[in-house]
Amino acid sequence: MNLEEVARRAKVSTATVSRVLNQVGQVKGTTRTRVMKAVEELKYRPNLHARNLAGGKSRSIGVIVSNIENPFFLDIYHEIEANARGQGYEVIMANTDYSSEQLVTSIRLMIGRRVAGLAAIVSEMHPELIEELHHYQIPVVFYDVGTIRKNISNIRVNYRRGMGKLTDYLYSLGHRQLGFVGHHGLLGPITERANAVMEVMSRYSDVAVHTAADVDSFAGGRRATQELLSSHPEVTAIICVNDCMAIGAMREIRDLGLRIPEDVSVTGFDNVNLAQFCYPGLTSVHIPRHQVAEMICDSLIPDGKTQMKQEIFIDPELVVRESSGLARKR
Amino acid sequence: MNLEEVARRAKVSTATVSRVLNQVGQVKGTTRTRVMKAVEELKYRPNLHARNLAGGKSRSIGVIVSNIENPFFLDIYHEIEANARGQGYEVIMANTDYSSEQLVTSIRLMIGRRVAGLAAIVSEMHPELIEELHHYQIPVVFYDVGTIRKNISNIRVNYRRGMGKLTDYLYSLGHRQLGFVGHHGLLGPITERANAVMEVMSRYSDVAVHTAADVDSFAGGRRATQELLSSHPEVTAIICVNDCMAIGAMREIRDLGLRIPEDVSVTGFDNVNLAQFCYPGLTSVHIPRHQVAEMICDSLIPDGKTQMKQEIFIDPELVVRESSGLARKR
DNA sequence: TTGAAAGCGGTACCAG
DNA sequence: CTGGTACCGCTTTCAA
Repeated sequence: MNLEEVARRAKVSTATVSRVLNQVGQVKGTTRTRVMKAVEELKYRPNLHARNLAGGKSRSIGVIVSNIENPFFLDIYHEIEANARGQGYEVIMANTDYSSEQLVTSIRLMIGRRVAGLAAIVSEMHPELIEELHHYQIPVVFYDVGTIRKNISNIRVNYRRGMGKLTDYLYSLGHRQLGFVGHHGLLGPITERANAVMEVMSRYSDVAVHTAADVDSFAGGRRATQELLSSHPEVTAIICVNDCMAIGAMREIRDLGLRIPEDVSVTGFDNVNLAQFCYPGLTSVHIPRHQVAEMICDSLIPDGKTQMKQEIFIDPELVVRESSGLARKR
Repeated sequence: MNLEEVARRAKVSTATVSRVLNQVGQVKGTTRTRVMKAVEELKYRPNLHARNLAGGKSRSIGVIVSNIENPFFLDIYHEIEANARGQGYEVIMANTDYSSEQLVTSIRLMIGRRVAGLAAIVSEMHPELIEELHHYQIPVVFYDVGTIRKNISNIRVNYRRGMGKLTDYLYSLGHRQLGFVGHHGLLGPITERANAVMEVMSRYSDVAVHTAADVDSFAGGRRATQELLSSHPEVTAIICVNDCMAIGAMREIRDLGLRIPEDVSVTGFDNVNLAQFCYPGLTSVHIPRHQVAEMICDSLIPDGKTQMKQEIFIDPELVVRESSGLARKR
């Protein structure tokens, strides 16, 4: 069932069928209906590979995330999908599970598909991969990875500010023994977020920060917290690198028989949808996902208007909920 | 940058380059390395559209889910992805957001891509779409939708048994005034799960069930619960159609100043990963996701072995956690 | 072991 | 308004 069969049945040429299907050029009404009828009867569905090959362009954008189980990535993906669909583009998602090899595979896959643009919401990016994308003239937007080059836009969250707001807030509540729960975002645990916390905390001379890290998941957050609290029971507040880890942290704290926030305060980052539904509600830092998705789509989908803003900074807002409170007395 | 350029640079024909890249046929060692070198230098990445078109087959399977924000769908998707990758297939995901039109669009997209197989984890499926899939000889696996035909496998959860275990358990705890929180799974709120509950509950003459429904999300679960409890404050246990709605229900109950499970018990369904991390831990019914994904991949990916089991039933297990307890006294 | 060439299923330009 | 046809980039016989 291909164009030719449809053409034969409608007694026209393949060119005409193509015109009808793509709604381009002028086609007589009666011919059009004849073609439509044949399409209908044959249940003809164009082969998208052939279409892409012949057409050259791709009307689909790729989104690569490092961990789709983390609600934040999902939220972002979802927003991008909605936005892109509105502009007639479809979204192809790939998940790397924080694996370098998977990242390479996924990027090659996107290049192989000749996507119109690529959003990389991942925690690392080898220069050679960037080179490769650039070589294929694929517009790219990075979130959280720090590389600026031609054809590449960047969306950066001002972690310093975000973490700053968070730590100032905790400090004002009397917390002096802090814990930081991070995750192995590949290539060593030193992520931008962790750096930001450390940097911010160094402002206070009477504060101590103890850290622990595990994989980016509920279970990982739980394990890291267990490790942290067993070696540093004096900690009164735990700052988690993201909401996902924080959920796991809260579970562990309760299992230890401690109360939140009376005994230990917990904070997240990203302010995912779930943060307001868990119990207690999670104090977090809001990243405007809708806006992020919009920026991504704007710089990836050519529409004559705004395009390729080189770099965008996001200044995240603190959202206080019930998971944080006054530091407990010694 | 196409095959021809690589061929020219390596001073061979495109056929030879193709052989090297696909590791088929016999190629002399020196020729092979020459080709590889050219590929490397040119950063050549084959156009997958052309490859699929020429090759005919597709090595990718499609997964359509109705709501990717529901952790259950995500878990399933993730499992399928892992399994498929292991067999050299890639997974293409599409999300319908419970929209009929999106479902049609997504299926057409999958057909257009000529996927090797399709898994539909959705709540509805028009006969004409099934016809269409069948017409294109695409193997299909349905989860939760009840249609049996050639080329179509079915994975069905025995809701009657699952809900039966749940209700028997609640009954034994003294609950007589029950609430059921469902969601509009399109085409009217009468889903298979809801039917199962009603049917099971009708066994007890001294039990009353009140229902409410909203969209499938945390927020939806919350709204439905609000509606339910305001009109039926006598309810002592709320059975939610899935864990996602249950999380929302728990949030609403606490906001009303009620305790879980002392004042109201809550149960979910699916036993998603999150169920053990929320607070209190959610009593649920476990669906073996790993097994489901395995079945899906087995019947979609041809490997000579098992194939196209027509229908599979899953008998889900009750998982009791802290969100359920004895019914409160009047 | 290698090359030439015929498709795969469309699109789009050029005539008519 | 419609048809013929040259590609798009790759795979796969068939010969050499």
